[in-house]
Amino acid sequence: MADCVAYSELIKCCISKRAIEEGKLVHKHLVSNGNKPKSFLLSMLVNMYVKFNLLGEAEKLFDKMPERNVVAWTTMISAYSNAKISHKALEFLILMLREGVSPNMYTFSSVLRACDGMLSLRQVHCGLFKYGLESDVFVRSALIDVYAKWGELDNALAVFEEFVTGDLVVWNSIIGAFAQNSDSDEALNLFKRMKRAGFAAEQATLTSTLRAVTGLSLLELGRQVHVHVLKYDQDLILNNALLDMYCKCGGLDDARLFFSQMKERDVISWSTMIIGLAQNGFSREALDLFEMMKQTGTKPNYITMVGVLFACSHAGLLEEGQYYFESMKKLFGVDPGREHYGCMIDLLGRAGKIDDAVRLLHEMNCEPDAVTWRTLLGACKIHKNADIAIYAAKQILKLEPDDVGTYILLSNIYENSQRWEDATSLRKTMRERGLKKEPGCSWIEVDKRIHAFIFRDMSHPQIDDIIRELNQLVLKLRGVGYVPDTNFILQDLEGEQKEDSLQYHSEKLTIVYGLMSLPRASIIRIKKNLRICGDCHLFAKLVAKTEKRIIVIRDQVRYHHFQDGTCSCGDYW
DNA sequence: ATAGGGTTAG
Repeated sequence: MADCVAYSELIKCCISKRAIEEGKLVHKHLVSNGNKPKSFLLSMLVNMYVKFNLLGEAEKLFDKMPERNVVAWTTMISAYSNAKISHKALEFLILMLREGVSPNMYTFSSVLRACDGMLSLRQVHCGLFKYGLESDVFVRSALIDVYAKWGELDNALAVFEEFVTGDLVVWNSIIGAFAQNSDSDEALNLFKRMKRAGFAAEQATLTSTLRAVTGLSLLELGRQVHVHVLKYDQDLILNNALLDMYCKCGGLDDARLFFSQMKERDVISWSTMIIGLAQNGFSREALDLFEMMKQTGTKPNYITMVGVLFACSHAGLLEEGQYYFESMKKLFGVDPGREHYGCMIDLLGRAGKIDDAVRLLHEMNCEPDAVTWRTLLGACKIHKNADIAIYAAKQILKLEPDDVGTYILLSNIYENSQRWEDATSLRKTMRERGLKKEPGCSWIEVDKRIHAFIFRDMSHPQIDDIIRELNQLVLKLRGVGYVPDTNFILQDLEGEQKEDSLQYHSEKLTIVYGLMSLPRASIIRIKKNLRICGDCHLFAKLVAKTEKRIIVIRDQVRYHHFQDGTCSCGDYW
């Protein structure tokens, strides 16, 4: 008996000290002793091999065990689940049931993570009622996570609401579920509910909350969360989320400052800052930061290289981009993927090398998706290449038959090339499918409230004042040479090219509202659901100059910083 | 003896 205790202490010691060779010795000693070792000691050895990442050794030992209890089975299932060998984890659950061993909450919380689809998830979910485990908090947080992983938020919420939870991790799971599935509103609602229920937010809560804040671009709310983050200033994941929040909410100065003061930075911190700079139009700074990152010895990963190439493509740095693209495999071991090809297609296309862009697209080692084709289409818009534009648009519609913007763009091209029949048939298809263009919508945060302006929607309480101000401003700008730019034939505008409707694009209303309601010194930060049009871009540049304001607009893809008559994108978007 | 939540792109 004393032997048993000694062995178990020895194994624990090996695990905690990560002493692999000593562990193997203990194993050898235990089985060569002549006596049959107790099964719980063998289970511990299986666990030891799992902890050492020696899955093969664990399997060998497990197979030889004369009797296997729930702990042994669960250890193996957990190991397969962590190693993402889902089918083995699920297979082992079935085998243990066949051997008459009852799974417990440990088993279920492991096997749930291995569910590779809704079918297996449903079956396992039903199975746990049989053992009365549906109220265990570990099982419930696993259920919420896995439903969220498959995008089944209704099911995740149903699990959450099934019992009143007194467990912080269950709260974190449900908040994270919505934050990760870009339902930021619901994530913030749950966060408020959690606070009302008397729970204190800690690292994981704040990280998910920041992600939700980022999704809604609520800079001021983000600053308030920052205050709570200070308590955990050594938490790198949380700091990275905060950094991303500042980058994505247009608080680039805050981001730069925060990044410079971070005591510890990993590849995600660097990537976040590089991408943040690139998205905000500061490509040179992004690339300089990339050089610094390499000097610190942090190895760039797939996502870092997306950011680097993204910076090149935003600034039109063709040679630099090509250099990074061609050398990243050799230098950092990163194989180019769809996103990297996308940046290169953008770079070549914008530089007017449309044929090279098409060639690269066909050379890709993975299938081009709608985003890839849309990148090519964007280049065609700039260089007015109607033939390739039609080709790209058709490819997009094959992959996304409901993409309204592409339909409208394609029909505009047909009309412009006087292919009336093609245009008419396309419009007909759209009508039949009931497709309508999503209206432009821009919003701004004033006094902790969101003020949204939707194209043709006049429901804002101060809309009359805003329109009066806008008309005056346009008159003033015309005085300094502003001519509304209606020449955007290759854009997916629908009957909005006319000057009068152009004047009431949602971002213009929002800019004016910002001028009216924010203090003179503050930056006007605006978000928009679609791409900014050429005329609004010009308008914003002139307003920034004449009104001496900084305007930051985040459109669907990137940021525009307008200051003193210019934009950080260099009119290149 | 076996189990849990959070960060960069798309």
